[in-house]
Amino acid sequence: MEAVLTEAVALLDESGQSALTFRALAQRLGGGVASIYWYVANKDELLDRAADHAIGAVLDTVERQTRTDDPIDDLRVIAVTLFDAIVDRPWLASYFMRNTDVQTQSLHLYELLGQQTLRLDLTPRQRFHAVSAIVGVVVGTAADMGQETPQELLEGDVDRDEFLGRFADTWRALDPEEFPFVHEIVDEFAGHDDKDQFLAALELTLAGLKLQAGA
Amino acid sequence: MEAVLTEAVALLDESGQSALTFRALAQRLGGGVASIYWYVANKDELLDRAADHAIGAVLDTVERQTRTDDPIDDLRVIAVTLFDAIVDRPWLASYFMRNTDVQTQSLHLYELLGQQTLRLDLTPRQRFHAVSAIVGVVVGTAADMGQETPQELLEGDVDRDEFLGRFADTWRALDPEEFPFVHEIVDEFAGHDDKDQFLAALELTLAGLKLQAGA
DNA sequence: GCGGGGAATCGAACACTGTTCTATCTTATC
DNA sequence: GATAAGATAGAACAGTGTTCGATTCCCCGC
Repeated sequence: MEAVLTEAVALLDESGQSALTFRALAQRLGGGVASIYWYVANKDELLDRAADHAIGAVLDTVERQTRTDDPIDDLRVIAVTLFDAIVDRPWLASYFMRNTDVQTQSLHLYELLGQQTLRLDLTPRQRFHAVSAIVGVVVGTAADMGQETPQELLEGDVDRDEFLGRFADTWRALDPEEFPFVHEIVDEFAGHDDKDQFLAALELTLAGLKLQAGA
Repeated sequence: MEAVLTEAVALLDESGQSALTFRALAQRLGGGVASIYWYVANKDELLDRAADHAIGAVLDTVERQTRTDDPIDDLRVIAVTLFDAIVDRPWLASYFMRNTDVQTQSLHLYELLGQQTLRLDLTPRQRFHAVSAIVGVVVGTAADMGQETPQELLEGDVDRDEFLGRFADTWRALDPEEFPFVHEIVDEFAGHDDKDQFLAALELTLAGLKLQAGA
């Protein structure tokens, strides 16, 4: 079981989501295809478990970080750590917190996130919504960024700046009257850093939360 | 081309993402499988175009709504309209704004969103980040909600409350010492409305944005 | 009227996927 | 040593996206 999961994660890390097939995994484990089905009911469960396995590392990192006296700061640290993990492993986005019956590590992370809101002056409902919002921002933006990697980038045929530049060029060719906003931000887009973009989005949510908690 | 797209969307609406196969689509169009490849290079492009086709309706709705004098209010209206569309068609989440070369409607919607930020006192970079954040919240939460529909709900074998209740029960069985937050919010979770959850998340981001714009 | 040539169509095949069936080993307990 | 459960594996099945080559359609210049 343990070996199945670690090997599955390794396969995902090396060649992406499409590389994780039962046959490839079986070959790596030096066994047959059907053996995997003894540990796991279907591919969805395999991914659920693999994702939770990977979240374990995130949880370790987060727990090792000392708690500050500001819950908002702690929320930020956890969110950023999770974000980094998803950027490294884009497949995490689709399977994080999908089935907490199986994903105990993820549930722990969710709990840890929520515990920070217990230190804020909020109603239970506000706490629930706050954590959902933060998870949404992290997973949403990370997923968006992970999928924008269209093979060419992975193989190194073309670098990121050129990839962004191609889109920027077609955007610049648009009618400025009709697309004033696109023209306003095209330069920002062309040289943008994904992490900055995420941090800005997170900061907006945290600012709103701080306001709500009356701090 | 037009027929291919409308029929593809119809198929997706009726039976979900897994029902859109080239063979099923061909049969519906009364033609052969390979004919579709004359209009579209591969399945990804088919989904890209189908998504953009569906976004067209969103764009119409949004443009018909009268602009208020508060850009934040307008941002909210657009965000909510897009959210509702994605809840209706969960497959939109994965393909929205994935390739603006092909998705002209989506680009228009993006522009419309951005134009509201032009009325706020922000730097170009802040505007870019603001729109990314809002899109992230909408797509992120909508995607999360759309995927939690695990067949049983679609077929009506079990209703939503029971589905949530099952998770709530396993959560309640957890150790309260170790999971104080989960216990704090489990009742909220059991009876929660997805739309409220989204609106709360959106409001946090908008509040942060309002603060940033100094309004 | 008549080719000619691109636009459009289609069926059959290919390589690959998740999943299941059935038969076989392995191991520990009585 | 027999029995039953834990664990493994090969072969087959149904279904997928995609490609190939041949075929039809239809319009335009001669």
